[in-house]
Amino acid sequence: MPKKAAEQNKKNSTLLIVESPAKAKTIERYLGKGYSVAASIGHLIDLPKSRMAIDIDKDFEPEYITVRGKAKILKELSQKASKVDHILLASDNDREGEAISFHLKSFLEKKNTKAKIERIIFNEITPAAIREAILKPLEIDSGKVNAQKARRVLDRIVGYRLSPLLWKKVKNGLSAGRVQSVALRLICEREKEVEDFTPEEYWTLEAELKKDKHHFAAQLVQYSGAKPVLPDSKSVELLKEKLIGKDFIVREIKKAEKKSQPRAPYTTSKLQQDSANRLGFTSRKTMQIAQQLYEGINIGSGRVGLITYMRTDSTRISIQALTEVRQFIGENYPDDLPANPINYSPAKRSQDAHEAIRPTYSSYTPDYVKEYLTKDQLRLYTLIWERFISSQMKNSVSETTTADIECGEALFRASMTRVKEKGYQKVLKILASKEKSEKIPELKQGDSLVLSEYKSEQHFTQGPSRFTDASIVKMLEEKEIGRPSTYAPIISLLLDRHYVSRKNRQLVPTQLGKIIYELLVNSFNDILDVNFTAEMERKLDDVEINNENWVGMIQDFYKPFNKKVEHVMETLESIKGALDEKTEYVCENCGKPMVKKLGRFGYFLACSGFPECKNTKSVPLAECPRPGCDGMIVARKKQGGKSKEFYGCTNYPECDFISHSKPTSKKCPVCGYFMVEKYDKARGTYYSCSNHECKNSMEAEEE
DNA sequence: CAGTGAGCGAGCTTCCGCTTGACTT
Repeated sequence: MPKKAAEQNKKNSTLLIVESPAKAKTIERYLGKGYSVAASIGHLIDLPKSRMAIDIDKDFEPEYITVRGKAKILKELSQKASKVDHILLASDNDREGEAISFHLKSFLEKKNTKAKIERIIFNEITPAAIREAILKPLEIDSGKVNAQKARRVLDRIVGYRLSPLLWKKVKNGLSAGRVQSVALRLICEREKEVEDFTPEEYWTLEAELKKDKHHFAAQLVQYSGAKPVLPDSKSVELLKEKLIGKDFIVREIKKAEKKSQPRAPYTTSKLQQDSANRLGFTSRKTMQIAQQLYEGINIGSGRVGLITYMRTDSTRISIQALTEVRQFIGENYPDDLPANPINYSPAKRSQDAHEAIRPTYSSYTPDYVKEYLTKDQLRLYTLIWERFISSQMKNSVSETTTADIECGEALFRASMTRVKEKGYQKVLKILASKEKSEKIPELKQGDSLVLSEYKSEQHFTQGPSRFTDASIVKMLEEKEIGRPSTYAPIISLLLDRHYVSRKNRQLVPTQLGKIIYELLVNSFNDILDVNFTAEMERKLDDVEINNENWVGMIQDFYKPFNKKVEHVMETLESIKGALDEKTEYVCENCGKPMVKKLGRFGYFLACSGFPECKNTKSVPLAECPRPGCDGMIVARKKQGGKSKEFYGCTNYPECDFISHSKPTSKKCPVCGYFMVEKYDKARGTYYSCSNHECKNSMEAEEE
C-alpha cells in the first residue's frame, strides 16, 4: 500500500474490541469500511496464579498481571490501536465484561495510545444494535468494575486460604472454593439422603374393564373415601375378595381442557439440562458441541455460525430474530402463528449480556443442515432449533377425560388425554413429550362395566435421586452459584479432583469428597452455606449500584474468616491417614494387606508396609476372561495422558484383551466374561457382555 | 473408524470467571 493511502486509511478509522473471535468476525462483516474488529479472547489481565497477590494491609489491593499466554494478544491489540484514531471497547455487558474493558483501557493508555478510547454496549449481535451502540458511547462503569474486583478478591482469598489448609490437613494438591465446595456439599448431602432412605413396599391395583367390546384399564384410587393402603400382596388379595360380586358402575365422567404453553428459548443451564436428559450428553460435551455450532459449520456456501452465543443466562431474543421466526412460522405453520409475539419474562437476576441460545436463521431447519453436521452436532442443533421455533408458536390444547368407576367401597379411575390442537408441539420431535395415553370407550354415568381381570403390581417408594449433570446445574442456577460459563467446568473439576465420581450418569461423592465436605462444613459453615453466594451477590449489587465501598465489604468478610482459618490450621488434627482405603488384596511381596491410594494418576494399590515394601499396582477391576490367562483387567490410558481411559489385561503384551467400557463386578450368565457398563438414550444405563462373540446384555438394576 | 498399553510414595499444589486453542517448559 502506498504511504499516502495508508495515511488516508488511518484517519477516521476505528478499532472495535470484543471478547469472542467468532463475534469479531460477524461484526466485521456488518461494519465494513473504516472499522476493524479484534477480540480479547476473554480476560487479559488478572491475578497471578502462583501466589495470593492481594495486599491485605493495603486495602486488599490486588496485584494484576498479564494472563499467561495472553501477552501476544495484548501486543497485537496495542499495535492495532496505534494505527487508529478511535477505539471502541465492546466487551460483554456484564461485570466481567466491564472489567475487561477497564483493564484494556488502562493498558492502552499506559502504552500511550493516542486514539480516543470509549466503551460501547450492545446486547445482541445485529447490525441495528451495533450501529445504535456506536452512536451512544459510554464511560466505563466504575461501580461494575469495583464489584468485579470485589468478587475476584473474595474468591481468591477463599480459594487460596482454604486450599492450603486442605494440603496441610488432608492431602497435597486439593482445592476448595466458594463455588466448588458448595457444589460438593450439595452432592454429599444428597448422598446422605439417599443412604438414609429406606424404600417401602406398596402395591397398586388395576382393573381391566369391558364395555361392549372395548377393554380399558382403571386404577384403584380410593377405598372407603381414602387413599387405598396396600402394603403387601396379601392386602391386595383381601381387597379383591371384598369386591367379589360387586358391580362396576360409572359414577362420573369429567372432561377438562388443558392448555400447554411453549417454553422460552434456551439459556445455557436449560440447554445443558435438556441435552443431558434427552440426548445423554454431559454438560461438558454439550458445551463443546455448542461451541462448534457457534463458531460455524461449512454448509456448502461457506462457514456459517448456526447458533448464537452459547453462554448466556437470558431468554431474550433480538427483534430481527423475532421477525424472522414469525415469518418462518407463518410460511410453514400458518395456523400456529399467534397474533402477537410471545414475551418471556427475563429470568431473575440474569445479567442479560447475550441473547438466548437460538438458531441464527430459522430457515436453517435441521433437515436442511443435516448433511453438513456430525450426528451429535445435528442432535444438539435440532434441540435448539425446535425449542426456539416452538417458543413463538401457539399453545397446544388437549382434553382429558376422566371416568370415576365405583365398585362397592372402591373407586377406580380411568383417564384419557386427546390432543385437540397440537400448536407448538408440531415442531417438536426430539423434544416431544413421551407421555402416551390409553384409550377409553364412550361411557356415561350409570353404565355398568364387566371386569375382565385384576392386575396388581408391586412397587417401592422412591427415595431422593442422586444429582446428575442436569439436576446439579439446575440447582446451581437456582441458587445463583456459578455462571453459565462455569457450570460444566465445575462438574469437571469435582471429577478431576476425585471428589466425585460418575456412576450410571449419577454424581456420587468419593471417600475423599466426603472427608473434604465434613472438614469444610464443620469449620466454615458460613461459606459452605448454599446462600453464601446469593448474599455476596446482594452486596456486590450495593457496590455496583449504590457505589458502596468494595474494600469495606471484603474487610467485613476477611476478619472473621482469617481468624477461623488460623484457628483451624493450628488446632485441627491432620486426617491424612484416613484417606487410604483398606482392600482385600494382599501384597505378593510381603504378605501385608494392600491399601487403595490416590496418586497423581488416579487410584492405585500400595502395600501397607510402605516404606519398607514399595510394591504398587493398578486397581484390578475384573479378572481377565481369556481362557488360560490369569491377568487382571485394569484402567489404562493412551500415551500422552489426557485421553479417554480404556481397560486392558495386566499380562499385556502376552494377552491383548481390551475393553472400552468400564468393567463391572457382574459376570455374564451366558459366557462367563465380565459385564461392562454402557449407556444409550433409549435404554439408559445397561450392562453388556465384554465378549464380542456374545451379544448378551441386561438392564442395570437400580442400586 | 481404528488402535490404544507407564508410574504413582508427600515433588509447591490452589480460586472464579471471561475466552479459545495447544508446543515446549
